[in-house]
Amino acid sequence: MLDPKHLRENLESVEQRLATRGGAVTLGRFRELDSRRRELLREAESLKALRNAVSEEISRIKDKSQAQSRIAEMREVSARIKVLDEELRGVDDELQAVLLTIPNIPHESVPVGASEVDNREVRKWGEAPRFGFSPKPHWEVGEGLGILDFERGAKLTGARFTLYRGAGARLERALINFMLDLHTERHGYVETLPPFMVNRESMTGTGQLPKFEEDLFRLADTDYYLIPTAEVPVTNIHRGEILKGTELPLSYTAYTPCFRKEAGSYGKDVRGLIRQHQFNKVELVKFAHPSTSYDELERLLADAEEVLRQLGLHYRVVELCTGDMGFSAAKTYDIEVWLPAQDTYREISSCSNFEDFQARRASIRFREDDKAKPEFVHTLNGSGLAVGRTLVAILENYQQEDGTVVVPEVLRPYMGGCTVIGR
RNA sequence: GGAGAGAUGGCCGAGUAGGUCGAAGGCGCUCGCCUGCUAAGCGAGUAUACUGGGAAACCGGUAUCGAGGGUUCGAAUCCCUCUCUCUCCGCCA
Repeated sequence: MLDPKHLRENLESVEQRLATRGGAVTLGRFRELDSRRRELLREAESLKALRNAVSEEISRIKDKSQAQSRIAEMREVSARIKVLDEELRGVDDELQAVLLTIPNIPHESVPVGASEVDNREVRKWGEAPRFGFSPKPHWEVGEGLGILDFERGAKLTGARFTLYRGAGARLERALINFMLDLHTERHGYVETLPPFMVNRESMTGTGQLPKFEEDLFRLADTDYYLIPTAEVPVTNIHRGEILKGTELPLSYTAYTPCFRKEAGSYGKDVRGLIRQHQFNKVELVKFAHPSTSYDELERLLADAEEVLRQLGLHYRVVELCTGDMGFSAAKTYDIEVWLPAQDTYREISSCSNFEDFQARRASIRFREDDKAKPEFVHTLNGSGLAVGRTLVAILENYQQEDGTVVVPEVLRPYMGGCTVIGR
């Protein structure tokens, strides 16, 4: 959510900057509601001030029969207040609804562009492996080794669900443990294991609701939703809290499964593990001081990149343009891993600074020192990494001509010493 | 799932025959005094949001005693609904 005061005072310039995201954003409705709200507020509050004063007067009168005329007067004032308060509530609700659907303002460093073709490549690391044969896509490698079973996944649940078996299941688990250990032991994150379902307030706090309900799985008999990313529960850990300035930045990591409807992606990535309704992810989340949040973004990005470096997987980092960024983000880097069978890079992590956009929605603040007024923190998060897609990258990049897959060295301790996955 | 108890400021904790309660008291914290140092002691201060005025310091108004609604001139106090916590029973990994 944007700061209503800032919005009020900079309506045109905000409108222009939001327009760079593509899609029309008109803030006229905001202006109407905002000024109506303040009108109503002024009138209702001055009547309440009157009522409070007179009520106090009445309380001092011993003989209540002497107060009858004042009481009658106040009865009418109260009735008027009730009408004003009702209208105010309606205006407030609509204003809130409008504010919740306005996306974040892109940071000034973000390249302006319409779609992913305008994203800017920041750097590349490593090299694409060379094969003396034609590399197979991961679904063929995985099925060939009997470690990925797409048909049974579909039987158990439906399309976009997969059954992992044997070394496949073990490899997924090894990746989760490897990532968590790296981030907690080397990068200083606190490990958390949050609920995989959250309530509406949490989804609103990070920006999934109210605008993106159709992307979420919702439980039929409660107001609980399956999390689409650990960002939601972990960022909401401090919802409604005032943190100490000295304890910032707070860095958390969490492994969770993620559940997404992937509505609107029909026909996209229908084969293999790339786009599933349920997938595993290790997430990195930071609560940062506003003055250093962009430094923290670079660090968080480096922490996510380190996973791929240790695994020896070639990747590149791109800076998303205004038109390709998510609703809540002020700036986003994507890490894209090389997939040889598709001859392309695929997103494996998305690292963003949300500035105070989520913090304002979720009311996450800090105090510079004991005397200072609370300010909103900046929240950041990034995948560190998407586990299923990392497994995809390993199967494709480490495959051998005989269909076996070499286990990257850093994972071997997590795989019981296994060096090659064979049949 | 059944029965009962509770939810007050950073924390603890008063306050229920409605009015002088944004709320006693204590702890903590901040500043000052005192003190050879520390402790103790003394004094003052110590919520948040919205809103009006002001360049600002700041001053005023309104709201907030789990959340929402109701009764009333007036509600932390009365009524209703919901949420959460705790205890006991049942069930269960």
